Amino acid sequence: MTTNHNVNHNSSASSSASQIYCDSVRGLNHGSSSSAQSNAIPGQTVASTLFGNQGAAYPSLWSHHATINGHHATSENDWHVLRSGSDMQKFPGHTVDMPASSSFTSRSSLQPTYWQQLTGNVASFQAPAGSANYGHHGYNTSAGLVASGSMFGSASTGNGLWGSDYGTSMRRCNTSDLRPRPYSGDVITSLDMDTQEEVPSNDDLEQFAKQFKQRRIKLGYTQADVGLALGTLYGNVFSQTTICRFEALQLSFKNMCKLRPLLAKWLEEADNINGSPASVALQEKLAAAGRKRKKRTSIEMTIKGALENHFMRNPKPSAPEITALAQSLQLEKEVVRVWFCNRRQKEKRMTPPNLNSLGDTDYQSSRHYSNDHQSEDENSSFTSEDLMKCDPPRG
DNA sequence: CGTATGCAAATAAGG
DNA sequence: TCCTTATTTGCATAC
Repeated sequence: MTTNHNVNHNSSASSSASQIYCDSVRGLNHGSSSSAQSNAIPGQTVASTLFGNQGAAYPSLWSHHATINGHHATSENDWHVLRSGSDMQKFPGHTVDMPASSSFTSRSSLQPTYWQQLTGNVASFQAPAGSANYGHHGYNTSAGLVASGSMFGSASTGNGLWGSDYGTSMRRCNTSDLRPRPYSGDVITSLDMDTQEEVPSNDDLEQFAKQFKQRRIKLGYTQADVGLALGTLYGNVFSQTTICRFEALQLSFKNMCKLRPLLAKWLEEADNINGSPASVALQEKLAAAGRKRKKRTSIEMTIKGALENHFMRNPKPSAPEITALAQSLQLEKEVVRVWFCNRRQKEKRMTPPNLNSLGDTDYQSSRHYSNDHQSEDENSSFTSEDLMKCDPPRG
């Protein structure tokens, strides 16, 4: 079998235990997957590369909308592009003059402080509609356990627990009040959050993250430990990746704000637990809560191919169609549905980045499938020139 | 082994 | 109930 999808076909939450979310069966579909698109970019226009990924608008989180050479930079890749020099290589003709030093280090580059400076060349920020409102949905980033139900409460899809995890404990750290970093014209209209005063600042977050990491290491915990521990404390498990990103400030501002209190509390918890294994009982109890986010399904390459084929024929299959497809592929219907949704999103982002043209995007008009690597010649529609130019976030 | 990342599932919020 | 858009996470795997 090749398989490894993690198939968590659990139907719902009823029985939680059996699901074996195959955690990583790795070794199976390795290689191929990633390589397909990662390297590439040769042929594709920069734009496609830029928007080839799913699109998330990190900058918006920071109350900014960046535009790269006329394109709205939205996907994570966009940011990657703007990040380190290595990534820059993806854009042959472009060079980002970012300070070798700090500059754009991955997601941390999302810090408004940095983007602020991109305004000139690379990106042009524009205070988003409700600037104060990080993201359009506006979460409650303030302290506290964060909006109950909203973030983790599996709303639509699965409403049950997707598994359970355990964790460990940790110590504490201190926090400072944080608040978002206003920009020049940033109008903090109405932070839907408690209050602006509670909004941490970038510096505060940075400070906290730094201390957190230091503490964590000192206590001998790994990022994975922390992630699991959060599960025991809140029933929301986080991956090593997330913790890693938190520490590295590679999450969106809003996200950082959301996680901060959890991590802070965890540290506190660990404090009293620290050393006394007794509290383990308590942890297990908490762990019972189980995870709320469905485990990520790993779709096999072959299956992906099948999905792609269907997508080419019909990018928007009907429910029954999805059901059938799901069954034939041995996947949950929901997984298939989501796959198409995500695929459509991707398609949109991949739309010809031709700057000159308008931004119409119906994938209907453009060619559907586009295997990642397509052309090689790359006529990047982007003009490198003014493409990006960043200044060091300032030391 | 613990961490850092690329690509992309899963979710949230409004239609 | 499902779609779209914007984001949050996290497999898998490279350091």
